[in-house]
Amino acid sequence: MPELPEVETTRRGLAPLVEQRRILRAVVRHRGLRQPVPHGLERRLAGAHVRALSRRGKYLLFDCETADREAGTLLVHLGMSGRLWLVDARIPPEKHDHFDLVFDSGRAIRLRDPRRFGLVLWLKGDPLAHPLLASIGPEPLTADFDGAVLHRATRSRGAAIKLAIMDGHVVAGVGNIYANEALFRAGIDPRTPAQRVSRARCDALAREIRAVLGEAIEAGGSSLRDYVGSDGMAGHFQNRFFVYGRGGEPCMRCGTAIRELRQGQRASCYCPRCQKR
DNA sequence: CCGACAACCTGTGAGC
DNA sequence: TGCTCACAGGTTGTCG
Repeated sequence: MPELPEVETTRRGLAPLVEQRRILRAVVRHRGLRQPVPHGLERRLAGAHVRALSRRGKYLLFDCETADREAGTLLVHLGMSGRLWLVDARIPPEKHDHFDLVFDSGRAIRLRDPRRFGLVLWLKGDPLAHPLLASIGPEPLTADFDGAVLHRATRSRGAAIKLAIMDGHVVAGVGNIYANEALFRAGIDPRTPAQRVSRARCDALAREIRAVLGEAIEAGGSSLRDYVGSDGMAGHFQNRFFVYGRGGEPCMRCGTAIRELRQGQRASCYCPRCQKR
């Protein structure tokens, strides 16, 4: 479900409802996520105070102070099928509702993740020093990322540019949808060897990555299948896809049929006329 | 370091 | 209707 815009939409929706609030209790119904949900998490979270909710790549970070005044971070990743939203704590959980964070307001944050590729961890100390976060590439929407950074990171890569921008160590948070869309907007064939993308085209690609992510956040993310935001409302950026999921349909710019192929076990969609190597 | 591929898991839709 | 297969928004680990 979620790439960076969907995670950021979730963060923005939840932040005002969890920041500076007290957690009554945490409920874990299924510990078998990408990594096991740690035992003792419920104990640490009971009575904890949420100071802030932030994001790094596709990870959500709940900055907490526990009841015995220890600092720590609840780290949540939504994987492929995860969704985190606010419910009345009395609403009974459904089959794939693995985790609840119940607040003193009587509401709860609920994690639903059918495929269980998501993650719920407790981090002590500096969360950004944790291996999962320390190796993540630059945030695409801050000054840490631009064409120069992208150009430098791709000089030794002979593999396709699409695989490079989807590698979280090159740039954080760009998944399959927005990689396809950014490449279309920048006019770059997704199969182009990364090291053969010029500095000028890296500038254009970095610019389009930032633009498409920013526009998607403004639209509340993309709603495919059952994804809805933290307030239960669907995002609507999926109505503005140029290529993703449009194989065989005419290009919205030139009318040529959009082509679809596989790169790294993922679908790539592109316009053979508008996108060049 | 880089790249190719399998793995984790469930649900859904297409095709027969 | 029911079976099998491919595929779905992500990341990590292994092997060459």
